[in-house]
Amino acid sequence: MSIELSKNFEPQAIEEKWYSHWLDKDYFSSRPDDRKPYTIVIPPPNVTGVLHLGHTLNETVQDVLIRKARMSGYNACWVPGSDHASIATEAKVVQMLEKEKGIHKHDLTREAFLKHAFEWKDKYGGIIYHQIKKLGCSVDWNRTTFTMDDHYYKAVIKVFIDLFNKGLIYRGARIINWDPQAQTALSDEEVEYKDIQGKLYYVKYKVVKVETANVNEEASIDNSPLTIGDEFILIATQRPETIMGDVAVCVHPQDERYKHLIGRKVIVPLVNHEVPVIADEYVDPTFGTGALKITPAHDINDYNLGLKHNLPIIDTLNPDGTLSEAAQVFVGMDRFDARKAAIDQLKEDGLLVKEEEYSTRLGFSQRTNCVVEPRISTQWFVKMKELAGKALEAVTSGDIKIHPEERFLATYKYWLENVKDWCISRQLWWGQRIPAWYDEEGLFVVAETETEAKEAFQKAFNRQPASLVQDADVLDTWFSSWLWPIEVFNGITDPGNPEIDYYYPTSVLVTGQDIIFFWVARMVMAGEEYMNERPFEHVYFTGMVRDKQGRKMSKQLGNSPDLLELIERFGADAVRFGILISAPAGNDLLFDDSSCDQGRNFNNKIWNALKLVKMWEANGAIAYDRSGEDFEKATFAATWFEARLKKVKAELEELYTDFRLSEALKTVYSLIWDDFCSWYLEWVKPPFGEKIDNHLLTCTLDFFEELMQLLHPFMPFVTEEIYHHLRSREEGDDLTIRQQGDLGKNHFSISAIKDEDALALGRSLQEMITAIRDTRSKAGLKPKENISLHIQTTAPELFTNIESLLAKQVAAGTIQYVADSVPNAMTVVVGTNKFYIETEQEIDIEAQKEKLQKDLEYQRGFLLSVEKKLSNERFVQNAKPEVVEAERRKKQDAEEKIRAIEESLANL
RNA sequence: GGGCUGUUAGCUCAGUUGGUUUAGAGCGUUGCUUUGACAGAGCAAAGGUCACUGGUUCGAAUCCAGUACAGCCCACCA
Repeated sequence: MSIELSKNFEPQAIEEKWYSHWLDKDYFSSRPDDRKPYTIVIPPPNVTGVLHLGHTLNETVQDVLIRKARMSGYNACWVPGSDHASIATEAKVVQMLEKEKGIHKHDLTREAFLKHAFEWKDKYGGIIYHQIKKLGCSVDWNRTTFTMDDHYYKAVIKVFIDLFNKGLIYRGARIINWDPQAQTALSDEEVEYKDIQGKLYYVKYKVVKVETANVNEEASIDNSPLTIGDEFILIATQRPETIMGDVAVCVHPQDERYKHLIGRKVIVPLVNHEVPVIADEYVDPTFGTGALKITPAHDINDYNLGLKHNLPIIDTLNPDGTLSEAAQVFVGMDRFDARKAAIDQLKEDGLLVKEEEYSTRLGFSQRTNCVVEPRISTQWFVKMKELAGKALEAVTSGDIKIHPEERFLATYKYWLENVKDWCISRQLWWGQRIPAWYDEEGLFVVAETETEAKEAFQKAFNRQPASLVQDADVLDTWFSSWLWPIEVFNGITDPGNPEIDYYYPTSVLVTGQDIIFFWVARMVMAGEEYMNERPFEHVYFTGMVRDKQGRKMSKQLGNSPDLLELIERFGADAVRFGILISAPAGNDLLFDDSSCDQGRNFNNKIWNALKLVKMWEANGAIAYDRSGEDFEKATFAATWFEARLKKVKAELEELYTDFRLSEALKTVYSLIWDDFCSWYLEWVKPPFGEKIDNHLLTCTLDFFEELMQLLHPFMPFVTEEIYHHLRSREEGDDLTIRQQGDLGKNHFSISAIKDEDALALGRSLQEMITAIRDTRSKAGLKPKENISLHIQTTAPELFTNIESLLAKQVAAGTIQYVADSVPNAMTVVVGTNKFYIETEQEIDIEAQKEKLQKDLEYQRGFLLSVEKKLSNERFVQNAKPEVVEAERRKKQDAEEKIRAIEESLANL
């Protein structure tokens, strides 16, 4: 299969080829069998979205885990899918309809709107799947699930009805977060608070004058004729446009400034209502003016105070954020315009005393980014307390392991311990419609179909309704997402089916920490409630992807790179590499193109290593004399690399177990680049014009294969491509499904050398080579220039195995062993071995001395620190014996080194 | 206000039960090499009192406390 290999690796040419090959072979499909399952469900991206770098990171991590599992004997199953994202998608569809077709949502019927929405979904929903493919993700496409699929829809409804019947879902009027732009209720989690520079307005509320004569006759106070006097209470407010909804003014009961006013009345500005002055310890007398206006309809705290003091509620806002009839003034005006108008009016009336800069935090809708309005509204809620208990238990008991644990356990716990009821109804059309049915009086039943509703109604109220109308609202998107790990296997609609039994609980959930409450905690609740079991064994939280300056990726800043463009530029493997290499678990990562560069260079490095090995092969390998001692020596490189490979593989297993993937990648990277390419290949490289030993070649190919296998989970395309170039393969022999352990057959190795010794010898060989190179470099000797190397050593047996490798450093020069120093040579001391380098060139004695002097100083300093330790009695007494022993060895070592350097210095 | 992280080389980050040397990597920088796998490269080098202060210990980048700075989450007092 000898073909021309391109100069550099060209990812674009092969990615498409391999992905379709893998699909053709059905490698990513999973069906229950007698292997152990390894299951991951993808966090379903929003159907209308595109993958940003956060997704890219998540998907890459999942693919690494699933590919590793697939290559380790597991039945790996990765379920892809997407989320209907009710509010986000509906907003986009509404916008599109207005922009492109001039259609307003409220001009359409529900059915017509949904038709447009599904069209939109079909048109744009495929984008994310395309991106997942381009990234090389090994998902089981047969299992693609959408949260509005028929069975999924049914599951959501089934769960709603079930929870309602269990008394865990209720309907009621509460103060909720209202999104005036989308005109829907939101859950607490969908509100994001941001610091805002606002203003505090100080407004006079005039006090109603009481007739002096009647002061002592309490009963008659209310009936007495009232006049407005000059006395007033000053009230600070951020929201003058809500003044019309004021129903009281509240002060602290012990506040001397206002004590005399409690029980009297004040006039609400702008509308001239008369409202009482009440007292409550809730008020902080030291804040603002110590007097608070009470607007129960538009503030959560005021609402609570209103309940306590039995105050009326005046809702002055329409659902769209304009002022309602109840406001009496500025009716129909937007809330922010009304604020300006109110300020102007207050000024005109002489009631605005001052304005103050004030920094505060305002709630914004996560989806539409408009300021959220607290509003009283009848909505559906899930009682969370009971569900939260089980979800808390699952994590605190260690049943579910969170990575990195320390950081997120506390957050998770705190939320569950303080969880409030979950508002699940949304005034939207795109989503699962709430299965509640109302008669003309507003009595309702919960049932899946109208027919069932009628029966239920008969049962509940003992009569037939004149008509039944289904609730117009849909459910929060997360009310469907929380069933994801169950219903992708039909676990709700078809409980106990073989698939859910086999795949559930899933192995690991990989997601962003930002949805720990929205999704993770709630999935645990649903899992415990409907499967009586945790939904996943492990949760792996990835960090946020930020730009180089640490800013969040956002469309507005334009700092969010387009994934397809990145892949186009660098190749999918390089992008995966780039995002993963800088992403330790749970830490935010600052993404920079340059890490993709590194990935691309890595591709290229491997590619060129392949070219080198294939060139040896093309030149024809021959059999060296296997019986000879020389051959044994020559194989030290292979012995060393095999030991190295073994060691690193063990390290990798540990890193995988701990979910330390970026470290695992770094480890493989360094194994390939440094150990394999920089050392091993250079060591076994035959001299120019000579042929390689065929056994050594086989061995090298085996190593290469194994390296590709280790790297494959991270960089699937380049590794699969190289795997097929290394050797010709049978149909169906692909790296993607090749099992670890298939490779790594017994290579030849020097029988007398143990792994540790081979590694140690390799390390000192590297040290020697580096020192010789350094000397050459400092002396300006070119690599081709011959040198004579004289080795003065106390352990000549060490060199028998590595002499041939050392010989590569002398070009066509010679190696000799000497008993004494060599005059007029450059001296290098490595450990206790001395190397004398003889050249044609004249040597710079001073530079030599300087270098040795520097070494000497270092060693002496080191010796000093070791001696200090050893002379400390308490160290010798308390430290572990092996530590003391190690120090003693270090001391001896340093002393020998010093002696060697001193001798060399003396000889100069 | 409550909670949680982080502060290590110019930049971005590793450093897993405290003890293989006086701390590593990538990028960047500086030399040299246009060498027959690779200039998207090789070889070599420079660069850090591990934020600060104290404590525990024979021994601290590592454990503890405090301080400073940075960031995140939660709560949401006009």
